[in-house]
Amino acid sequence: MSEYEKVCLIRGDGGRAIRGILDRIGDKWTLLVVATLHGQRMRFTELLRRIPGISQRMLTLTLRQLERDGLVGRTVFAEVPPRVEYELTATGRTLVGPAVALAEWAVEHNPEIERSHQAYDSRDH
Amino acid sequence: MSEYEKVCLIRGDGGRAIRGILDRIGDKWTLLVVATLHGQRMRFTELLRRIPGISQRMLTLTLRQLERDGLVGRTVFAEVPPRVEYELTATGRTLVGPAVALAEWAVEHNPEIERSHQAYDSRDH
DNA sequence: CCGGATCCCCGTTGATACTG
DNA sequence: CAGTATCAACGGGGATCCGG
Repeated sequence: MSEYEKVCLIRGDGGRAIRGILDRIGDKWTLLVVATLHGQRMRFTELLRRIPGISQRMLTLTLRQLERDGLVGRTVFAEVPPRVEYELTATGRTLVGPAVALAEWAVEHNPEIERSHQAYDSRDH
Repeated sequence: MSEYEKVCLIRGDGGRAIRGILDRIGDKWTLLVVATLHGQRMRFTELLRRIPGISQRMLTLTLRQLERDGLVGRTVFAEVPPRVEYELTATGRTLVGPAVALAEWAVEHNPEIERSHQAYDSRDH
């Protein structure tokens, strides 16, 4: 596929494709949950501890969304007290690659972006 | 770099890296503007036409942000009527790759995600 | 332990009107 | 043509309390 055709993937259908994925992962916590779940199943409270700043409510909502999308599996153990474990599905694991690519881009270009900010803000507007 | 270390890029610093990039491109219009600008400089009104649904205000805000980030260049021609052209910078062009990777993921997995939605919604909750 | 339900704040977006 | 100014609507997300 040519570079041009690939870019059309973003613009295709009035941007509905890219909007879909951004609605899915562009929020505050989804990618952090996916990354935290990468390589190890984990229970609710442990996710809560490992993701600094997230609230119970937002963790619940994020996990529900991911479960509905089929990216995260949820297992309930019939015990007292209750135990629930989460893990990435096969599909969920395929998301890690593109997400990491984006994070690498961010880390690599952050310095020049910050320099650009300083240059921009010191000009008059 | 190992897969584990890459995932740490996402989680690193309490997720500040990934939060930064998502704040930058996770909004409604930024990636669409970048994709539309890919391969061709363009003036304001043409962008407005090519991106269905965007308002003058949001296009302006999005372009300003991208300019401040150093991802888009802005050229003003001293003419009457005024003419302003926008184009991706070298840095801006490097963003296209990871963005396209994400769009490809979205297009490829959309069918199964929709199936997952139907399965999830038909179960009781 | 794992959530569901509620209330509320505030940032983002959009519509509209105006200007150099 | 290429914006700016202003106002209103909307929804994400946090705090808190309650329940199985």
